[in-house]
Amino acid sequence: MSGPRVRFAPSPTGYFHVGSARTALFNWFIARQSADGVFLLRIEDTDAERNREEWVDGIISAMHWLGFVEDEGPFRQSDNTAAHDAAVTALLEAWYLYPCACTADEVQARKGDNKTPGYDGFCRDRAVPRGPGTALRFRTPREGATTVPDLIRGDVVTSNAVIEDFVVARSSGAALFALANVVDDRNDRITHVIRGEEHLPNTPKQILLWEALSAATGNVVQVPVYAHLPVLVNEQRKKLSKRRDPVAVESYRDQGYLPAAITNYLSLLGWSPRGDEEKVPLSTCIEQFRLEDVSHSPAFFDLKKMAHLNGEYIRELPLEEFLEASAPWVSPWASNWQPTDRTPPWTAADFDGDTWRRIAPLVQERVALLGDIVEMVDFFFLPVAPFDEAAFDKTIGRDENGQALLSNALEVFATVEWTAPTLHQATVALGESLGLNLRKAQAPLRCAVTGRTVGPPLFESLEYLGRDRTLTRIREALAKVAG
RNA sequence: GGUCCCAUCGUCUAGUGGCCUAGGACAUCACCCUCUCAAGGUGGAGGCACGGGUUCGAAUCCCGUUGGGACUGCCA
Repeated sequence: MSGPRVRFAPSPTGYFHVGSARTALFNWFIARQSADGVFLLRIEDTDAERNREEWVDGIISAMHWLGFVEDEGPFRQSDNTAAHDAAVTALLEAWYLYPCACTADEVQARKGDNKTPGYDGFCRDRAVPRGPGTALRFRTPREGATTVPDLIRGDVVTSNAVIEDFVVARSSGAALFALANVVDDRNDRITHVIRGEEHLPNTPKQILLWEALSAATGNVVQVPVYAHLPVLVNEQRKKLSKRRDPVAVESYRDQGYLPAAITNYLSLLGWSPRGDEEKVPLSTCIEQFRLEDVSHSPAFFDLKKMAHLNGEYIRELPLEEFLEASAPWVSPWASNWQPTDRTPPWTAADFDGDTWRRIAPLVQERVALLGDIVEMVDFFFLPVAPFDEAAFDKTIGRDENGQALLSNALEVFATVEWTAPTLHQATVALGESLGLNLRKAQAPLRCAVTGRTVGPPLFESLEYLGRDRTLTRIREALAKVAG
């Protein structure tokens, strides 16, 4: 007995959707659980109008970036049209299909008082000749029922009477998804079809097609077992949509999510590892994952939780890896990959790798996304600190103590030993002379030097910024008050 | 409307008839730590949709109600 053969079959109509990523992940789990499991990638690109070549590369590279690598493929569904055509012919000859000349409007009009849902089978017995304008419909059995063996939901039984005579081939002769997908799954010897819940309603049709193909061609292939994953929803509890919701894996990469955090988070949607720990390595998921344990109800895609997890993964990175991982955001010119929609506000000339390396450990424990680093360290590399006017007003502009503290700091800092601890002590003393605690005393200093009210620890920041630049910025802040 | 799927804290989930006074995580609140912000620590609030059964015993099984979702294309 050979291992499971699963496939991930995206349609290249856009960026790599997080819902697709989750489907790929669960498929990949099943493949990796067995030494001889196979994870196959098939690009379902038969709808030329909606597919774009650039999306294919994007989806594959995003998938690889997440860590899923296909064992077979990537195959193109469009390369299998000969097999699809042969299936259409076999099915037509075996009387499973019939030509239908109804237009979309006519089908719509006939829906009125029919008993079966959808198309009423008007052309089923009219012996319409096959020709231009005739689609091919499946002669759905009127009796009996079709059972979908679903590992997640159990057997799902649908009465054949409620399955319409669906279109299998366009009037152009080309097979539609329902058929093409089945033909390919048969040829690829797929054992487990793991896909989104939105496919559940058309699965009975596909099983009917599968069995018809076995009968018509004499090539009897075992129907796969199915697993329909609950959909991912937004805050309105609607299926995540490309149009409304931020779903592109590529955009999460741009923001600075780590692949491990994304896959770990995705594994938690509809499933959970044993025990109380949710932050688990993929190897643990592979060990423990069972389709039978997947939840039945839609899951909300919670960005806050994913960001939190990402922060945990960032914090546990060894410094060297953190430095390497953050390069696309802090020094993209020296990186082999860079986010598409953001570049640092500083230039390569103004960037100082040594300073970054020194402050990095303090930044590492403060960010949830790698993209957040930029705002936290920009004052080091920008010629002029990026002033937050409200903060300036509050801590310096309208605060005489703040101004006094800066004036005094100008003198003291001119000669004090330039290390974080001594700067710390000096600031405590500066504050005391004005009756300010350190919390109050650091505020104007921080604002003058970093332009912000929040940031990495101040005294280390001053040390790494250097005496000259610190004094200059204090002078500039004071000048700003005056004028 | 029709077909199908689903229902445990705000959210993701653990729970498969007694271990449940329902556990964890995110979010939230308080306190501690603290130069800001985070991180971390401690603690708190917060849930089995409702109604009937079955059973000695139900979050767990059955039925109904209500609520939500998916699908309903000559897209995939």
